[in-house]
Amino acid sequence: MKNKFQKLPENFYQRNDVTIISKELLGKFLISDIDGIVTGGMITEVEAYNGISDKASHAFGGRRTNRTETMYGKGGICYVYLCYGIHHLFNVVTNKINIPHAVLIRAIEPIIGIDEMLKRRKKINIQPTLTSGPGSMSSSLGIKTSDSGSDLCGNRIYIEDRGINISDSKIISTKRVGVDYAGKDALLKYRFYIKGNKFISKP
DNA sequence: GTGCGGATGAACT
DNA sequence: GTTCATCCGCACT
Repeated sequence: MKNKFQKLPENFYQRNDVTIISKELLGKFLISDIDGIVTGGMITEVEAYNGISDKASHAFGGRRTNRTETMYGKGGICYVYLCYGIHHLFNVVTNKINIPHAVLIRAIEPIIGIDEMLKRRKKINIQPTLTSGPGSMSSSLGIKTSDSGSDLCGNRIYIEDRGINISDSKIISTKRVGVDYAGKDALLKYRFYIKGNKFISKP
């Protein structure tokens, strides 16, 4: 049967304000279809990375390397980065080409293909740790660095609007995690999560 | 060629 | 609450 839910259109990602896009991504569904295995869930926690002026961003100061090149691509693709040699961190690239904005997806609430996600994480029961935290989340969905640059309007990794709307009063905004090195930019409230949801990396 | 730091997670006490 | 595994990519020589 045809999927009745709508993928977010390219122009959703290509707007200028990465913090607005971040907030609107809360409550949307991130879904991966890896070799026919479909897994996914509702986005519960994100962080905004505001391009070349953001010290916490890999693209700070306009730095371009092989790795960060993906962030300079068009809004609507994804940027997957390997951190600490172990963890795959999944980002949504936003804004126009050559403007390296990105939204780090930090946590989702597992909904689709839970058995498969448990298998990938070698777990028996659903716990918040299954998909809370950027490394765990990517691992559950089977996302790897080789998926970097995938088009989110495509059929492998995509984001759907399933009609859930998170009102402003349900959104907590706070400092980002793990970016203390970024000086005053570390104080920016660019982390957003859904109030009261269990699937959050840090309350 | 080489050294070092990192957008973390899990397993401990 | 704390500690530590683990390895790629960047910056520099």
